[in-house]
Amino acid sequence: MSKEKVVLLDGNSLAYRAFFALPLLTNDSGIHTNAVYGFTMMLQNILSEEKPTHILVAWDAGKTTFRHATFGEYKGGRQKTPPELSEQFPYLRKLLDAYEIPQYELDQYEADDIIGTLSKVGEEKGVEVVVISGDKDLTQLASDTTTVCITRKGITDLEKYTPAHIEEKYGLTPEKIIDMKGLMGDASDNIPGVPGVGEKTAIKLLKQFETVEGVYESLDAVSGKKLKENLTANEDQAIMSKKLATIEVQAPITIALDDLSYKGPHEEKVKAIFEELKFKTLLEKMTPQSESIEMHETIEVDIISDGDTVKLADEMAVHVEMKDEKYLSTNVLGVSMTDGHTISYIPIEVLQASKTLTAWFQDESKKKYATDTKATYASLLRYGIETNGFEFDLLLATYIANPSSSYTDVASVAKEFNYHEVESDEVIYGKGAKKAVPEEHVIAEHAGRKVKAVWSLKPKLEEQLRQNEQFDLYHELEMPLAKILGKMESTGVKTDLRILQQIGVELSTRLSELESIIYEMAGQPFNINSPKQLGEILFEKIGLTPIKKTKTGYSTAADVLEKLESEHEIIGFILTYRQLGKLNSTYIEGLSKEIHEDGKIHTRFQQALTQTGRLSSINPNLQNIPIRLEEGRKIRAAFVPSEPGWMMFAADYSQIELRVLAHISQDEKMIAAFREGEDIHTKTAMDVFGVDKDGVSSDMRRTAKAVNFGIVYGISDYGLSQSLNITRKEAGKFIDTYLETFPGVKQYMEDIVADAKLKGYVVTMMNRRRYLPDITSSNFNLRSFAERTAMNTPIQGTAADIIKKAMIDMDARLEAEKMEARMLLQVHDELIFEAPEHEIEKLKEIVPEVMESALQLDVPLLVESAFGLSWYETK
DNA sequence: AAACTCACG
DNA sequence: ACGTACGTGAGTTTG
Repeated sequence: MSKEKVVLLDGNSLAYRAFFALPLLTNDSGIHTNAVYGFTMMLQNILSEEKPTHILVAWDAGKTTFRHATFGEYKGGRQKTPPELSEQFPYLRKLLDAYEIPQYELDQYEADDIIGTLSKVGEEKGVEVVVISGDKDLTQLASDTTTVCITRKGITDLEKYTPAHIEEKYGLTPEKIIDMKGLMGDASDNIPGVPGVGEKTAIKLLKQFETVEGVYESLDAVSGKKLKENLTANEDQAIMSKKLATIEVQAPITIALDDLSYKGPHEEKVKAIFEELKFKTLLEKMTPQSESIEMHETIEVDIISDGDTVKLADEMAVHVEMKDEKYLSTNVLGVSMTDGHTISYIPIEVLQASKTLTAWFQDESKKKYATDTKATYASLLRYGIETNGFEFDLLLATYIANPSSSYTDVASVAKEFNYHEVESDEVIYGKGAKKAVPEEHVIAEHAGRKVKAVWSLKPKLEEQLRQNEQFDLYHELEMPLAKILGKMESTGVKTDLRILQQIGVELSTRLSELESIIYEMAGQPFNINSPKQLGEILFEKIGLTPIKKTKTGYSTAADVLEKLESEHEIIGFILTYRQLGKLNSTYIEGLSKEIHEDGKIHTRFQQALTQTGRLSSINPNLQNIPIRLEEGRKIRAAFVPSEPGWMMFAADYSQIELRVLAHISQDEKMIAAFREGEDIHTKTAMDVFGVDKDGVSSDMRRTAKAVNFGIVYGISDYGLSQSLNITRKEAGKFIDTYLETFPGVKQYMEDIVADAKLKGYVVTMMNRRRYLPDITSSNFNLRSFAERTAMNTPIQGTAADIIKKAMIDMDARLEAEKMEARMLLQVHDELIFEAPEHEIEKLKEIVPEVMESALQLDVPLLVESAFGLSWYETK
């Protein structure tokens, strides 16, 4: 008990203090943040200085307290809380929740009384208590066990009031502070006291007479005529003032010290709030990755020189150690393994040379607990080592448990689960230019700590996944997919550099022609790629009317320029220049750099990144190769089969998201439309505009299509008005009509938002979760965004679930059919393959079949496929 | 490093 | 009244 330390904070007082101490800061979203920022600084300071085992933030309850019964004007005349501060209280509460610091308020009582009562409890138990406030009244609570800290100027500077310090400062004992207040009053609380008595006089009187009552018992002995008069005339007021200043130490609180135990912040949540409020410096401080974490336990890692001596078990945690995350090109340093007892580190050459080890890795029945299945599989494959039998994946387990968890390395995840025995990669390898591979024993220990972490975190994560009914999603969908994606990445896509270069030459020629024309029209050369310079030319020199502004100046985005196209002929040239410039830099130059020695591009699919369950593609991104405009689409001609006599084959789901919506919402009309195999946008136009098929104009279909998109995104009238270039009112009308036409959809939208508010998260059909903390935010923007996300995520996420399932089924089917065809890419709703020409007929049959039956919905899934000599030709 | 722009589903 | 469509990655300019 004696080791415990309780810190009690006066929430309102500290918030006020922070608010007035700092200038009125506003972040990008227009929220004032100075009080939250200051409070956070204080809090961090207190946590690191005091290292409390228990902590509480007490809040004032409401407008009236029991003190108002005594004195109606208590705290009267005080200025209303500035709205700029009021709006920050919800964030403070959220912040404290994220720190997992308990908060408490009690009707009719002030924070002081809660703190007073708890400090007395602490005193009785002999526990060390630290009280923190900006209000000197609290100093009356100081005792041998209770220290009261009052903010001095600034925000982190605290003055510590112990009984000794109070004695030194006032010559009084702490409990006399009340008497002092009784006599001198307190302007800020509107406590009257005795006129003419200030701090000096009050102290003098109390030194002589001990208490307020003592003063009145011996009034005659008081020196000074005027003082005596004032005292006499204000006796009742003095007694009342003392009462008002007295902190209640027996408030009927319903919490106990045990409820205040503090285990540290929930780092992820704190980070999320810092991000939300744009606390950049605090965010950076949160990841003190360049600072070495204190390792509590020493571990022993055997560095293996003969692979056949490693003690192998049927289940082991394994980790492939590399100096960065680019496992498709970076060399493997070594592999660490543990069976829960001994830890080994095997340099890659040793692993490669050991038949025993490579056989163990290949053996499906030897279960591997990996930090990252896909990286393990693909990296070892580069050394000719095949890995099978993955049974646990730290990265995927963490991601499925919460897709917003940012997995940077093993240490970051481990920390989330209160496991601190592993260093961050940045500490070991450094960052930026200083990045380097340290000595082998350092790597061995680092990699060893990682497998140890995996071993001990596995039960916790699996338990959580089971509890949330997500184990199947994780174990039967994401885990098998990881290996398949590893295979796809390793296979890569053959890219014809000559085709890229040929397009590049054409582009360069046209770009320099456009450049001359634009300079000519502008009357001067300038950097067309600089929005700043372009804005100056268009809106100042030429004098066009700016339509939209950005944070830093005029917007020159394509949709803005398109509206100006008829105003000046330069606009058209600029738009073309931009379009071709993008193609040249991102796709010609960018992709050319990514072609490996094998003539292929090996993208990496991020499987644990998106908030919805989709994959993403990096280094390079092969999920955004141009298609919409013909000039860009030609880039696809560079993606070709890797073997002579082979072809490219592509298959995509038609309208998968709307089909998912029809199924989830159970909207009868929409289900019927899909069952009848109608063109959904035309059908929507028929229903919304009340015309028959022949009555649907192309404009009506275009509108219906935009509304359908809007519905999937979580509709808003503003968004639709932007995409259709119509007024918000008109857009709103379309939405209303649409929702009347599809009442099931309307119901779904309402239900999903309500459900998200209730539970705090939404799920996909396969139980993928996305937490939406902002859905209850008082900030309109944040809340609206969360609401749209709630509507969109189950749709986009279920579509992602479906194609992932299709990929697993497809991989199995190709294997079962003993086909040579290889799956190469996934682009959200399509799969791209390469195959020998003689297998194309078979693919045309089985790919749609497998994809369409990946998941049974109440509407059919439809897949369209095509093939050709390049990706360009698969249309 | 952040802002802006634009490529994809 | 608020101000945005949902989900990504990458290149260029600029402070």
